[in-house]
Amino acid sequence: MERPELPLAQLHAFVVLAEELHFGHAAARLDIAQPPLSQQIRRLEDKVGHPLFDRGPRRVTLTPAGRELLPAARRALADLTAGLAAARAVGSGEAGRLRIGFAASLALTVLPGLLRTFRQRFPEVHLDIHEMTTAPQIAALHDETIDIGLLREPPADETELRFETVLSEPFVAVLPSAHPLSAGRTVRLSQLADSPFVLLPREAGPRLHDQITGLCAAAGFSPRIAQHAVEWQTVCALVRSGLGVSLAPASIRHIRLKGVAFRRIEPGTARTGVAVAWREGDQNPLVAHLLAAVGHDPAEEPPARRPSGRASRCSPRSR
Amino acid sequence: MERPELPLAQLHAFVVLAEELHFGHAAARLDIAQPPLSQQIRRLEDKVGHPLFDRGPRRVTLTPAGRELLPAARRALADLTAGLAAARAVGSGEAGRLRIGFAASLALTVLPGLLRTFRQRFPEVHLDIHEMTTAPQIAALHDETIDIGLLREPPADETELRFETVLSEPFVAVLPSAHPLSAGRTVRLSQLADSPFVLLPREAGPRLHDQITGLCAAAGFSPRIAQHAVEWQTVCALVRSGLGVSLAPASIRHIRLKGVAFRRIEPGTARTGVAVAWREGDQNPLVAHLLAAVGHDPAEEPPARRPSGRASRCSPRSR
DNA sequence: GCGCTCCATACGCCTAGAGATATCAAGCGG
DNA sequence: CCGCTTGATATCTCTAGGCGTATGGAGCGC
Repeated sequence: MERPELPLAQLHAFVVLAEELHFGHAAARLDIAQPPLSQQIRRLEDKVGHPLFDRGPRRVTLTPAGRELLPAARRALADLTAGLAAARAVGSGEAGRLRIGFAASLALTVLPGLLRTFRQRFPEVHLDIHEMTTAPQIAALHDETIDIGLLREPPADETELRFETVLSEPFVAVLPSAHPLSAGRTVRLSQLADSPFVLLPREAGPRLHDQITGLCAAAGFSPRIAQHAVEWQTVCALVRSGLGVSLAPASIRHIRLKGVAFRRIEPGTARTGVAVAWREGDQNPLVAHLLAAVGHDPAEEPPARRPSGRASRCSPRSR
Repeated sequence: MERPELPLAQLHAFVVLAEELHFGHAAARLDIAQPPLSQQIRRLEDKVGHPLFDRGPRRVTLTPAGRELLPAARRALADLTAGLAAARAVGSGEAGRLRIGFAASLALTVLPGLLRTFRQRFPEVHLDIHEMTTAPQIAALHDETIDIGLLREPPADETELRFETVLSEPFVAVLPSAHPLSAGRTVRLSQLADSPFVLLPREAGPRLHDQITGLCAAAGFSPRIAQHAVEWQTVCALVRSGLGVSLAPASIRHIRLKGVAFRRIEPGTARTGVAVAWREGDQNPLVAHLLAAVGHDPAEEPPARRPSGRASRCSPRSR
């Protein structure tokens, strides 16, 4: 990439003069006096090495060399204005791309509303949404494959990630409709002690898995896991087919599946949380925007990175 | 067309740094010290209003805004370097477009050699050649439809055009093979006094036409014109079919047509000239190049236009 | 010939910005 | 904890270039 030593001011003057073909008018459009314009053009011609205009007695004309340079100058100016505008839009978070990972169970609850409000506020922003369970989201956040995670029960030992709970919900028992316990409105956990369980594998989301087994332990038993499935949809289907019962966050009630009943757990104190996750100190303004959209106040955030002086330079830099 | 206030030096620094992602290396490539590079980038970021790079502790990365600006900056620089090179090539006459008008009778004589040598010397130059008779060439030169004319016997009263004879040739009589005069090797003009003539119309080329009728007058007769035709090809065809005889420049011998004979004129003093024509003071260097190719020495030319000071600015301007 | 239009030239002023050197600060590895 | 690497800051210098006003000079119309 070479560097042509052509000040943009001169190119601008050149383009305007090429349109006006009249030094006086062009100077007026450029809001300068006429002699400076003559100088601009002359300097440009000196740099090019050849005249760009024929100064006829009564009219100014482009030379062939000028005609050759004109489209390039136009394109360059247009590219730069457009690029500058785009960069500013992206920099201010009015445009760009945000990659979001989300747990499948949220596709029917928090996700749609979030997308809707965000799109309304930032129509120029492209949202890439990827369904993934908790553990892959953590990994994807670390290697910057996604910028935002929507997940359940994040691990507590993450130092470079931050989490904010956006929703807390109770657990429900997932039973086949034919199951005797589905007759009542609620189920005591201990009543499931002898039933086989269908659960997500622990690797998909260790914290949630541990929470479920912990609940069972509190109720005095250790769940016998008959089958693993990586999606709640599948869990419900397996429950319906009689493979076992399950414990799940209440929002999976949105999975309407004939032959499956959801029953509140007794006691109802145990709750599971849905959190947004992001990289601590992520400079991408879209991350902040999305956090704001889910109700997180960015002011609670410490500056994290670059605390020395110019931590936040998005607004006009102070010296 | 707006003017983005982005000095090209900064954009260049930006592009190089975006490629190197390392201030030291980028500065080395730009052949400056590292601190000035930091300043360039900073100034650019100030103008954009947002950071373009994330200065990580061990690595430099483009921000989304920087990624947005980068292609625009690249394109602008590439456009300008290319446009500048093209403008210089055109300005110096190494490239561009030259529009040439030529008389049909020259397509077989001077034109091919001229095109060949010119193309060899200036392969980047595109030649537009248009067949036209003398009068249209004069008109086309005036309204700048063509830059160069190749014509016969230009009018003498042209002030804004200049001519240079490149070829002088005698006249020949054009006769049907069956004509009694085609038996001899030469023909005296007076022998054609009673024959009907086929000629080009006077409007196509007044001087040549007048020259021919003048020759006849000198031989003691006024030619009886039986038929006009706008091309020599057609003239020959009409002569062959017995409509009449004709007088033509010798180079139409190249038109090989059975049944037509060409005979030298007695006395052979009368000659007709082929000339190049161009606009006086035409700045297009290709015109000068072509004139040189046909043997015209540009030094014989007075500066013509812009005699005040900077008449020839193609070389570095003197102040 | 006179004045008008239009572009070029001549000066003078002033600022942005590009460059260098010297120094500081943060992160990382031994 | 020290030292290396890497980028930021501070300060100074210098000049290209941008602008203005004043003036010159060529062509054209009346």
